[in-house]
Amino acid sequence: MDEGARLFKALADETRLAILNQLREQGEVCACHFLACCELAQPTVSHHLKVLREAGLVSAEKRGLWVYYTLNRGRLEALLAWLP
Amino acid sequence: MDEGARLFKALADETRLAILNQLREQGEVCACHFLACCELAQPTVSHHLKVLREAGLVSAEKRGLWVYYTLNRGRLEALLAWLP
DNA sequence: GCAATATATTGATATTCTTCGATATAGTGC
DNA sequence: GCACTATATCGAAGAATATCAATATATTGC
Repeated sequence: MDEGARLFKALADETRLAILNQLREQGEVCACHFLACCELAQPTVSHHLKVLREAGLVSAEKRGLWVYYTLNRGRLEALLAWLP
Repeated sequence: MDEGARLFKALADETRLAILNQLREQGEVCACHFLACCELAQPTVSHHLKVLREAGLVSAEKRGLWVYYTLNRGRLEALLAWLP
């Protein structure tokens, strides 16, 4: 599939946009935090985080039991190039 | 639904991105042109154009039998504000 | 090793989206 | 009016997606 469409698909969801906005505001955020704020079941949040990872929009780092996510700002900027 | 998600949903399709890119390059384009270039059935193209219209990304003007589409650049710029 | 916890994966279901055939609407030219 | 053309809408089928319960995996602390 087209790379641009793939990126926009990853952004085309309220939950994922909320996750990205939290990452932009707070820098590094534990996965457990999204579970608390999104009011969705844990597998659902995990699914959305996976979509964002596979789109290259976020990075994950495991520390102990927790996984910390950060925004890939470079990838977001690359997205500007795909804007029509 | 969230306004940002709605906009990104409109962009999250290869065909619609192709349509928007043609509009950016060529300015004003007749609907019949997209039918020729997209290799999709006419109702499908019409559907995609409707999605873009409802997202405010394009404008349509009917002249005679033909409908001419133009890109709403202001709306695209507004989209930058929704980028995380 | 075992219990407890955080996250990921699997599998199923419900919803949404893309696509197209058939049909409707609107405009042109006779 | 009628035939013809361009576009839009309707309705249905198939594909893709979001969601969650159940389960698996990985890590900590005992």
